[in-house]
Amino acid sequence: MSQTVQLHDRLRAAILALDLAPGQRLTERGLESRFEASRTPVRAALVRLDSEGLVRRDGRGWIVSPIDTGEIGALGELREAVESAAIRLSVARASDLDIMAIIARLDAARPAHDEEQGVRAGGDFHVELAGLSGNTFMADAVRSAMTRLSRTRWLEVRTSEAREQAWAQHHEIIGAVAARDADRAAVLVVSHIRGTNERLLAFLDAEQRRLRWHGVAIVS
Amino acid sequence: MSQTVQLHDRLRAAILALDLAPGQRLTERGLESRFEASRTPVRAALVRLDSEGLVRRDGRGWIVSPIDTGEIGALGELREAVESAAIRLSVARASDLDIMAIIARLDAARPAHDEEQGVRAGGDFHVELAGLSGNTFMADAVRSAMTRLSRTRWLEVRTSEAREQAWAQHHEIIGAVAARDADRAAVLVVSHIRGTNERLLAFLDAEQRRLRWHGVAIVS
DNA sequence: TATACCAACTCGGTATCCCAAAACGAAGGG
DNA sequence: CCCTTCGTTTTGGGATACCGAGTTGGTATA
Repeated sequence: MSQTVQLHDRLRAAILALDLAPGQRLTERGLESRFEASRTPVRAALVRLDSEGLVRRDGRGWIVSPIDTGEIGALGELREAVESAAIRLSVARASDLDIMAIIARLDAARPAHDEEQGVRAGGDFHVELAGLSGNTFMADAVRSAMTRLSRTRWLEVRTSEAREQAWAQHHEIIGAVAARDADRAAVLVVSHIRGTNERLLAFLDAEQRRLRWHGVAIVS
Repeated sequence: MSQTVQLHDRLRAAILALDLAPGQRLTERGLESRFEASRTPVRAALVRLDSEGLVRRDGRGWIVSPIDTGEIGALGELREAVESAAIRLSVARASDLDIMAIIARLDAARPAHDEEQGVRAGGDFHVELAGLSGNTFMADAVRSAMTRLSRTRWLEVRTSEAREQAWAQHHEIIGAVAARDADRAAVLVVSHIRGTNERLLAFLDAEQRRLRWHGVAIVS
């Protein structure tokens, strides 16, 4: 695997794991030495991460994208629009086999032991669900939104009850798809997204001070 | 302006104007000499264009993204979902002033003399309309979709009647927003998008042979 | 004539060098 | 003590040299 791709993945992982704090300044030469690669792949990785919204330009330099509550709200609105449309297409188009496969994966990930698994499982579920529509742009839009959200989404799945609830709602949603009930599936997915996002923003508001204390930049 | 940005714009323009044919192979060194820049900015521009979908990797090399009818259909579906949701938000949130500004721009661009202006005006209108929602992700999604579509959209606005009709429908849509009629606005925008896309795909099907003759790669 | 082999070339990936501009910091003046 | 100023350092942008993999075209041999 090329250094550029490797570096992109490692940087991405470091950002999503909050090893690189939101708002933190990045220098190409600093990353060069931290990841032991030369500037060329570092720069390529930064450009890619920029297009993913995980990193952004700050004047001449680079920063890890701050966590932006306005952005989280906007992403929720986008997800409602895209995912509800995608699920209607899925109900009309997806094969029983593909639906079963998602249910199987959901059951296999049943436990959702910790926060990280919860975040991963949730993200994967929504992307796969959108993928059922057969529309890659919708799936990509959802994947992109989940990526941008994943730095904060662990807040929402901290308790095992929250993870249980998310899992149950996911099951309900895919169940409605399996039953070919488009209206119900769309209503469920919208209310799931809205509820999740509202709780997320509430948690973020509550934890704001503590997170800022740890050097996490949060803007509105 | 930096060479990277300049090169990105020039390459993008060349691709959208079909100066670089869809499917054509690109080499970094070829672009380097064609645009009289060194490989560093060429590479950066290619990476950005890759994330915009105008260029893609082909094995180890690069090609101009082929025109993909399946992609066009999928983009239409995404636009229906995003733009109808955005317009509902716009009806609820946009100020009269901002709405007036769009109407003014629409009137200023009234003539839409030629195909290129028609494509530009249409794209701008839809992006600005989505921007009224205040949700930048929705506006970005629409912008990205319009970019990917713009290489073929001239097919749809070749006749002055088609440009007139598009202009009239745009006026009707923004009128419904101004009247704060969300349902009507959503219905109008969806039927506008669907009609436009269907005509576009029909034209593309009809012109397929001629375009292929000119070296344009069209896949399904 | 057909095929196997090899040399030259092309290409993207990487490392590194230079440059101008911006950021930083120390010293000096108010 | 604060603010300005000027020189040093750092930084991103760009150019280029080198590498190894892959392709091509030609040649020599069977």
